[in-house]
Amino acid sequence: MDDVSPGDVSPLLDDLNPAQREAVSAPQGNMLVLAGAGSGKTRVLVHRIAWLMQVERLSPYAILAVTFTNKAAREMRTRLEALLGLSLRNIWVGTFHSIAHRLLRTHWQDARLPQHFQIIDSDDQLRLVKRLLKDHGIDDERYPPRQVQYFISGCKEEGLRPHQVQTHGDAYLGQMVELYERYQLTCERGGLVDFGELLLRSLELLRDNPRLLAHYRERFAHLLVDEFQDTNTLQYAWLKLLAGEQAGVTVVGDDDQSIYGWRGARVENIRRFEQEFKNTHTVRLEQNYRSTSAILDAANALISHNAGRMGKELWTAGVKGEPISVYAGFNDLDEARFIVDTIREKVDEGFHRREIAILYRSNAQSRVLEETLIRQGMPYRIYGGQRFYERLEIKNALAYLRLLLNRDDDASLERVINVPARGIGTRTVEILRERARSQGVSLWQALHDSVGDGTCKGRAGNALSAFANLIERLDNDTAGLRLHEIITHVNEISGLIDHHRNEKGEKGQARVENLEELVNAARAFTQGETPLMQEAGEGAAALEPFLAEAALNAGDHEADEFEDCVQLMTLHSAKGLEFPVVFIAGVEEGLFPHKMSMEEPGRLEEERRLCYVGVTRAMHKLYLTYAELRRLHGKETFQRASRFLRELPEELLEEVRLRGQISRPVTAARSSRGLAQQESVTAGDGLPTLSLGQRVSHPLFGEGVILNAEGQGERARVQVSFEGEGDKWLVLGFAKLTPL
DNA sequence: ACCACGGCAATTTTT
DNA sequence: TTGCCGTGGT
Repeated sequence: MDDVSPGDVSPLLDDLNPAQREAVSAPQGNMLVLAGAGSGKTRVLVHRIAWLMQVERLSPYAILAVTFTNKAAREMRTRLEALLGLSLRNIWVGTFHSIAHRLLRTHWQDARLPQHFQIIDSDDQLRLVKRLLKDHGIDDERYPPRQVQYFISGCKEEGLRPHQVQTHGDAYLGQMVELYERYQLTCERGGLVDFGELLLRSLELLRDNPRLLAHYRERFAHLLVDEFQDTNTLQYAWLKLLAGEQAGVTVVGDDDQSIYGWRGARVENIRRFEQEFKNTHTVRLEQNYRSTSAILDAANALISHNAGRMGKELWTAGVKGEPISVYAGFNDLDEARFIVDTIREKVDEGFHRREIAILYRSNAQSRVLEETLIRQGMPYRIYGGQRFYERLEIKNALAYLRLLLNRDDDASLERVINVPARGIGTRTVEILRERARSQGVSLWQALHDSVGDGTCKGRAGNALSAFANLIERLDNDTAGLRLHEIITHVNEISGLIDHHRNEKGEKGQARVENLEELVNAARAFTQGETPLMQEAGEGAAALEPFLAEAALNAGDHEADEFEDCVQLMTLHSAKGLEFPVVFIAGVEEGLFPHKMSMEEPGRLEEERRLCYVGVTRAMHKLYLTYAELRRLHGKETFQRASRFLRELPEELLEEVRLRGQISRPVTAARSSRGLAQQESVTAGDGLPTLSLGQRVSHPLFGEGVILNAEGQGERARVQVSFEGEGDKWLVLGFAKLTPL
């Protein structure tokens, strides 16, 4: 083909705004795209790739695009294919982990891994750690398994192997490092690779194999990374190593939406990128296509309270829109009732339920909301929650499957050696563990040795032999079967199905259904929509990729998407989504910002970013609600409005109350039981005894002094001078005033 | 092997 | 308040 000038591919740039165009058509080289919420980030990424292919003449083979979630990777691929109108087999689009996995699978020998290494998830990892602690008789009070796990993952994320960790003679740290070392040894022996290991191992693979590194550097002319603000130290190092001096790198991110610092994400990678990658071109996408300007103004004002930002101000060519509604419930039930009532109104106005989302800071908040939704017969769906492949029954089934592939997988063996119960008690398992440890062999080997030399005989010995025979039998039986048939067989013969069928309650039923669903998933898997399946056949060869898929892609809980449901989720899981109508519930000090994050300025800023993320999810209408009295950990707690509310410009806010109803008069004595039960109270009984000069507190305006008063009962009005807010007249029946 | 009880803590979550 | 964990009883 002849040279293509930009004019010939203008369709690619046609529907883009100037900033997007700049980002898409920038010459190859390093680029940082600061993409605000709703600014068409994915669009730019996808168009950029198309541009690189069509104008810069890069082969899809030379492009690597990295995301954080499988969902994002899928979406990117789909949209790219739609844009180009062709199917792209040999372009690498995937998560950090799936790409690392791919490298390790291809170069398992160079990576010093067994060919059939298995991926373990954090749940398996935790089990492994617990076992380790027990084996070594280490006090799990001083070394809580979670902390140990956190330590190990943390080290890996920083790229540190045990011998590289500086203990400075600290005994506690020393113990941690030793545990890390033991843990790693166990993984090596069982051919197990955890999530952090995938990344670290592939980094080492490239670092220690100059020829491999040269190969991939030559191959990938351009690397693209999405959600760059979420990268951790290891991912940054990985990217830098792979890019080398030659490749062009495009990273897209938003420092204002960095909400995963607590799990190792380093926002500062954005600045580091600008400094360490040569001649970085920075583009800001600030035009927003999602929200009304009222919502964007609120978001801008809120986030301006953070220091050290890269700087970005969202704007829209669209309408001002409705003000942001703030509702102060007198308790959490009242808050929930307000939300559900309002949703009903919105639905009557013509919104679909699925267009409405309720966001909250912590999962515990969902309960009251759910109860209210159920009571009012409003269909809803909770986003998040337990994933399919993380369910107990599924993990058990997968453990059997893993044993078929690899008898030395101790974690799996231990998981199912006595599930369903077959008379192998903790004592027996302990003996096996002891032996495995002292002789440095796997549990499977220890089992055989113990039965062989009579260490375990009688009842226990028989049970152990029976288990070993079961595994061998399953292996033999399933030879030549297709993947889903293998799983059906294993579910049946292992006794898992019966085990759950006999479980009392509806739980067992659900578990049996899940096991059946696993078979369906396997069938779908072999029918090959998943990338991992390309080469594998339908039978046992598909087992390994299927297990990897299960660990890496823990199952999207996006079922029932067709049902028209109100969407409930945490603010974290809302990132990346948008809804016409958004409620943010529990906007209270201590809850949001969460009390665990209020002390350190850095963490508080992350809370604020989380709020920013929440606000920018809303397209047309945003509601912020809070409760003055909330049941927390079984105790009624007085709550104050969140500081974030006060950081929003007042002229964008509108205080709402239920039509014509007084939700609560200002009562001096609040009997918690009474309040929780009463839906509405007529003002008059139990108004606070307020007097001129008295100090009062208002949830939104803070503290002030009563200057003046007029009227009586619920209509009574008082003039209050608030610190920093000026004088205001407030109706006693409406304003939530608390005497101090 | 299984269940019932008491003590205890209690963000956020992807891979 | 819930839910997890370890303990002790059957």
